[in-house]
Amino acid sequence: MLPYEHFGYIGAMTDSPNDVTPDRLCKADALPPSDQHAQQYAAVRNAHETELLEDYVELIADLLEHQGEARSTDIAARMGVSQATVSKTVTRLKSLGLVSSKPYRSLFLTEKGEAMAAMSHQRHAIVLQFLRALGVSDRTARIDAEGMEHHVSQETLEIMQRYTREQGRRDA
Amino acid sequence: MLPYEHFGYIGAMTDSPNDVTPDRLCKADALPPSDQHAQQYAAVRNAHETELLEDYVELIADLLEHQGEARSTDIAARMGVSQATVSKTVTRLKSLGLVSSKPYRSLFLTEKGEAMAAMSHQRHAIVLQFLRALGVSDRTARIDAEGMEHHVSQETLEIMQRYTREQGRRDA
DNA sequence: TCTACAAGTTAACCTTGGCTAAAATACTGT
DNA sequence: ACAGTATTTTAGCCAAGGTTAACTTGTAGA
Ligand SMILES: [Mn+2]
Ligand SMILES: [Mn+2]
Ligand SMILES: [Mn+2]
Ligand SMILES: [Mn+2]
Repeated sequence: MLPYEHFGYIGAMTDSPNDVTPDRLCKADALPPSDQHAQQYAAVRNAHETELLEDYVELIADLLEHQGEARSTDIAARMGVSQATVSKTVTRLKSLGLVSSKPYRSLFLTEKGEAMAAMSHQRHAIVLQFLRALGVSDRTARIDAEGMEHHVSQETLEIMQRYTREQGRRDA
Repeated sequence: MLPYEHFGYIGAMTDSPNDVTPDRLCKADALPPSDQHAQQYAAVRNAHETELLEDYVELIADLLEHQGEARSTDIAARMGVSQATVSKTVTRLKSLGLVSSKPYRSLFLTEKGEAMAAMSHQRHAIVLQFLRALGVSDRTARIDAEGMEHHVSQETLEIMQRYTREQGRRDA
């Protein structure tokens, strides 16, 4: 419960409460139309349904690449979660046709699982590199990217990618 | 199930698979140390615990400000969720000391609830304005901000704020 | 070989956040 | 005043994601 507290609530952001307003229309910023507002929340709920699956297949792909196999002990350690939890989630991944394995053996990705892992990995990389290009420290960028990646649309991803590229050129 | 699919998986990002690598060290990008990796995921799980609460208090504050009262019908409509769901979540908000209300009456925020709403609102605004400053369309920026906001650390928030400010100055 | 220990699974439990259907309460117009 | 409608709550259901504890399976060393 200690290291996660850099998303500090209390005492954070109390120094500059007004310069949040670079344009004039922020005060009493009207609510969006009800149905559009509902779609925003629906998109978030939607992302939540797949986000854990994405992290799992991404991690499994990484383990397969870097250690040759993906054992559930390693997943449990890296996820910071019990082995029982991993076992149950893997059952779900299998039932969704993303992962295959024989009991008590290493995990593998199906075609579908590899496709999802590739997508997730790419998206994760784009977000992480963008944050670093912005000037965020590596440690923080990794933490933020792990959560943000699931909520970044295609449109935003492309813009992030362009920014990172141009920022790289500026450095060179 | 239609409008949320701009986080498209299939067919998305297949055009430029290689330019994700502005620096050379991306191929076989080593895994972080196990404990640090676990902390990343823990931070995300942590954010998930409060994110709905934050959205609720933020919405309640907005409704109080813009319509004078916060009825659970309105919350249900704006969240795109049933009234029963709102009722149950509100019970939880009350038990956490964030919201107060008498049965069958409008909702109000406690001191604690207002503090959380103010924080959440400010953070939400920073993320939204940052995305717009980056060049993301309003519609997409609103959707992405709704999810991203809960996963942006203090450090990143400050950098976003600076970027937005400077971007505004460049426009003027 | 067989015994210990590591790795994986299963069972039983919990909380959160959804849902529908039914019941209770409040409000409004005649 | 009260009938009818709108709002809110409650009850009962479900899936996801977490836990611990107990059991099973695999593997490596003496
Ligand atoms: Mn990821
Ligand atoms: Mn992630
Ligand atoms: Mn918000
Ligand atoms: Mn939100």
